[in-house]
Amino acid sequence: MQGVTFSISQLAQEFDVTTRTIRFYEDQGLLEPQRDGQRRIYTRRDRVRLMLILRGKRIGLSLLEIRELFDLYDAASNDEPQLREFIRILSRKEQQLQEQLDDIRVVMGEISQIRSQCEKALDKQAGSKP
Amino acid sequence: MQGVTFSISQLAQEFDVTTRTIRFYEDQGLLEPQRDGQRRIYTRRDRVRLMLILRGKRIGLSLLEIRELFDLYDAASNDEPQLREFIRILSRKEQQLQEQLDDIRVVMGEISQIRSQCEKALDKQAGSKP
DNA sequence: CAATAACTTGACGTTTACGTCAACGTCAAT
DNA sequence: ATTGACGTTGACGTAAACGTCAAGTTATTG
Repeated sequence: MQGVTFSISQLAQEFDVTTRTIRFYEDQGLLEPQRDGQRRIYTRRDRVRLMLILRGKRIGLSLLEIRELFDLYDAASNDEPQLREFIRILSRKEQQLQEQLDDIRVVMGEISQIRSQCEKALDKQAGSKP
Repeated sequence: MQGVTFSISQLAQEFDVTTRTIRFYEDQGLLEPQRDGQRRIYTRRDRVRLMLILRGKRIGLSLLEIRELFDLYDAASNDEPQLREFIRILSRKEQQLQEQLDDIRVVMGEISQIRSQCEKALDKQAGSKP
């Protein structure tokens, strides 16, 4: 029993990125798929990693930051200072995310205000030529 | 009565960006301060714009997107298709922000899980050598 | 008046995150 | 045996968002 695997283009399709992108992530040390000869073979673990990479990007992490988190998470399982460092980084990031979330709320509030103003303006115009 | 104005370095200090950055925003059509001879003079309106630019950036807008929003907002006051376009863009961005917000919540949840695992691991280690 | 500080434009450099060829390997199907 | 789909490694290109000089201007202050 060898488990489910994926080709590079399968993953590319599924996550709507190019194969170039996936190889690039490998260059950056974010993925390390096995090989069958030359060809890359991706396990479910690799697939999860890719998901994490993309989610990390969506919340504004750089590839380098993502890599650092991966490295720490991989290496931290046994070493106390590493674990402490990991927790520190996570806390910091959590705080940043909270600030980002606040920003987003503010902007979304402003957007809805502006939009309702726009819509009022359109209503006036529509009413003026019946 | 001429109103409060600011120099480029005042704004740079206040918002913790370089003067280069502020001039760059002007190159990109995001700011257009008046001049006293050569020197740029910023009004409160310019200051507000800069605030909006920086907030836009924090939520992941590109300078180009920010510029488009400014342009639309400036030009849209009287023209119906422009207003509709403006509303469309705002709706789209609102949706993106909502997705980003969801992502952030997911990641923050994961972070707190991982962190509590780390802390448990540390407790064990601490307990093992009294 | 000379020095200093603050400002200007312009040009080139840098980093991140890929895109875009080019040239070649491999395997299945015709 | 060739075609076509899929994969591979380089190498170079690019867009965004500034940083970093360089070289000159203007204002003010001792």
